[in-house]
Amino acid sequence: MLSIGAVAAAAGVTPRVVRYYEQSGLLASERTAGGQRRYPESAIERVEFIQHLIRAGLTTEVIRDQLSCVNSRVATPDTIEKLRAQREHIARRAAELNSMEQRIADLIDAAHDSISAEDAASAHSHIATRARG
Amino acid sequence: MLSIGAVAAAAGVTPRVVRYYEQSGLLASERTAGGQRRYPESAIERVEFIQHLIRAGLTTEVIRDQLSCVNSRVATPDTIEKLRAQREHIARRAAELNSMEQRIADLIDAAHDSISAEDAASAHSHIATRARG
DNA sequence: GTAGAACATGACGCTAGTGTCACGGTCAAG
DNA sequence: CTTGACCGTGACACTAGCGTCATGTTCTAC
Repeated sequence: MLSIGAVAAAAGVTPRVVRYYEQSGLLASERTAGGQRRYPESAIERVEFIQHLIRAGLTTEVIRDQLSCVNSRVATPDTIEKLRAQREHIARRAAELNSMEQRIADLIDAAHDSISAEDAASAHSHIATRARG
Repeated sequence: MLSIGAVAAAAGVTPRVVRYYEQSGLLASERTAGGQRRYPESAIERVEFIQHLIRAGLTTEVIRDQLSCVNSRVATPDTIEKLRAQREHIARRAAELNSMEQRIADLIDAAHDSISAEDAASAHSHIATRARG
């Protein structure tokens, strides 16, 4: 059994985040006699999964519903419909991000050009240097 | 020149949000003699762009730097490096989203199977019905 | 059994955003 | 020149998803 610090470190978050997830009903924990949280290994992946979903723009409330279905291994048609909606939501976000990436790539190109125009030799070498990093 | 209400409506936000962006230094406006904000058509796209960047996980502070560079049409190597970092950030988010979409798709399939196993005939027809919606 | 790291709980702050209220000024139509 | 919709500033409250601090308890290793 893992401590909250171990789970948090492995998942790349702070203990605060793990407690917040528990408080939000996304994550359960056992307790020691002294009241400290203990988790199975699987909690690490679960925290990472939740993080991804949150970054995808889903709220903890929405995630709670989905995870409870995954936990209980019981899915109603309603749940499936929700999952489907979330999938669309995520797909839209992904499309937005791809478009943003393209726009930023264009900005980089434009900036690159403007620098080349201003100060071709030195700036260009700067860019070349940083482009590898 | 557009009023704040026109820009907000076209960008799918409230005037409050537009003012908030101006207050955050993300958006400039001209003023009428009476002090009301007037915007060029391009402000609509700009507000949408800012919205996308915020949803991509960038802070207003970070966005402000980038946009100021875009505005002034002057880019330092440092700015380019930041843009590049942001692009990577966004690309990572996009990759996460794609992975999430796949996982949710798997959940949908799994849920579909579990329902089929539980109550093949009726539940299956439910899913088929909703799948078209 | 004691030091000190880690943990528990609770509270407050932050950002991005929404809503709302106040109170007054502006703009465009008539 | 009035009417009414819209806009201005400012303020306050609330949300999610955390960071951070305060204060006290538990765990672990020596």
